[in-house]
Amino acid sequence: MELKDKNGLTEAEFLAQYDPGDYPRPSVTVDMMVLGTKKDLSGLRILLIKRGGHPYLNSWALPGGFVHPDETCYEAAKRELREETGIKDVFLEQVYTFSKPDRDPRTRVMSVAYIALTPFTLPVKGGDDALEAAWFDFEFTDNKIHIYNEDIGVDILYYLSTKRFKNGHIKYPNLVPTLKSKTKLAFDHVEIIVESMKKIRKEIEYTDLPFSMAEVSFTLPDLQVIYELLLGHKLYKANFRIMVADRIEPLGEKGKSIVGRRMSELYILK
Amino acid sequence: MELKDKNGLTEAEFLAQYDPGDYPRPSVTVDMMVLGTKKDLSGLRILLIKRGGHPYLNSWALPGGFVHPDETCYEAAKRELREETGIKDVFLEQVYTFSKPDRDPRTRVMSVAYIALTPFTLPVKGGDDALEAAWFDFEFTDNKIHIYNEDIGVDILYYLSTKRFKNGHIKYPNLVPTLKSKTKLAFDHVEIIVESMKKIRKEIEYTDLPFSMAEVSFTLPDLQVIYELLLGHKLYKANFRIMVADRIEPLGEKGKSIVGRRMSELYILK
DNA sequence: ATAATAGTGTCTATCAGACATTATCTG
DNA sequence: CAGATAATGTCTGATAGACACTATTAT
Repeated sequence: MELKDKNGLTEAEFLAQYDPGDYPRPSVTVDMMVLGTKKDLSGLRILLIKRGGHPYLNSWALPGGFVHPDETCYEAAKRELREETGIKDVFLEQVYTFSKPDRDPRTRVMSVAYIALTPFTLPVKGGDDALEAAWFDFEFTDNKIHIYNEDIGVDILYYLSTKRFKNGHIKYPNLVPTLKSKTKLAFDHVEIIVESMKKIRKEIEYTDLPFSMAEVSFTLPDLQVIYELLLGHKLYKANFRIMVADRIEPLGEKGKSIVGRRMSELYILK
Repeated sequence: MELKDKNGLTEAEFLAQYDPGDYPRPSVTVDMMVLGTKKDLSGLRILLIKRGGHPYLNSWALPGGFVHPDETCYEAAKRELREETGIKDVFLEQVYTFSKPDRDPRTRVMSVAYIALTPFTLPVKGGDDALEAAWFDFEFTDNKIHIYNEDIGVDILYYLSTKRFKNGHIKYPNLVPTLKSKTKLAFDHVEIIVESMKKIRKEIEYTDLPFSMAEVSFTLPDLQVIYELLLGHKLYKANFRIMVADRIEPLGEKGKSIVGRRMSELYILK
């Protein structure tokens, strides 16, 4: 017994004759905030791509690209990351979908933002003709976002202020960036960074997210520094170890930690 | 000094000649999980719409609709909600963007999911020709999702199980629904419900989200019940009051609480 | 040897969970 | 007046924050 709609069509018949029509449809891209660390774990780094065409010609932007017709946004983010940087098996998490109609001056483009966390500061595919990519030092505090690379002479600075917005009849605070440097990021990519960092700091409390910036086996001094970098403040060693104790497993082996000078017990995530 | 790209065009020239081309673009919709409460606060209710056409003809679905070319997803959700139910000033929060290529059999449709929380179980625009809407009793526990309305003889049940997935080299648990009733929800709307409820329960810890299901002024016994409904478990009165103490302000007036039989102090959210 | 740091012990303030008690209202 | 419930008091165990101390090792 097949269901028929008001035109007397079965589902198969309906789908065969279905015409998507020409409602205006948006383009959909994914953009990734890719975070790594400096080799000595003395700071965070963010991966940016220099734009080779209008709009925002010569500005730096988050890596990203169009979602293909046969893939999910997650798969698109994974593919783009592989194509642009060569990394696989990276931690990838959806953050938010940005949809202001004028966020891209060319045409309507929505962007699904992702966080990507990598254990290594991987070598960047430089010199690739259209595509110039580079890692930048990245500082995110309560007051500012600072993105800079002295080698290529780029310095991008935004101040952050907290404003209160209404949603229904409840109010909530939100971070608003204001450009303070000559150079700026392309599109609304600062906002993507703000949302992504907010999400990271919230999720650290109840997920294993910082482990994805450590190697598979790691020492506790190194892991602690990664936590501190993501959180933006120091932790007490003893407290930190109590906190992660039930999530880690000792390998029974020692290794050199990046951050210290002595050998230290190696662990893996349970 | 205007920047020119590799074709010698300025940004204005580039935009004037820009052709979005015919890359296949997805349709983008918003879908809302609209939650209210029963009049006596004895349970949660969810608003569903009966589908009048293929696919999923006669199935119940979350309310939603296409994002127009001149509006953000948030604005689309607000508009759809107003059009379909008449409510304004509702709490609306983006949850997740669902993008499986085959999630809609007609054509590629991505959906940006929203949570909508309302203080009232508003009267539903029934009888509107194509659109039949109704409130359903809604139970969401660790083991199951139960959506039912005895008046119209609909009973939808999913079991929930926890599975572990990998993201990069870290693992995380996730809830997976399995259909247990004859009737099912349209599209991937169960998954939208699962993600939305997960988000609500997480956000209760650090936001004022439950206040958006109370009237502007409310009694503490009522507010506590709303918290309990959203969390899915009971709270101790004294502890609850300590928890919300610094977020509320007494009106200096008493009112009848819905849930109790006595008068109780009225409060507003700070 | 010594400076640095890996690793552990422990004190304290705070907070969530759990009951208990008192005050007040409604039928 | 009696039963219900609004409102508050307080005990306990767990936990985060803070600091101190010991053990080990690279130079």
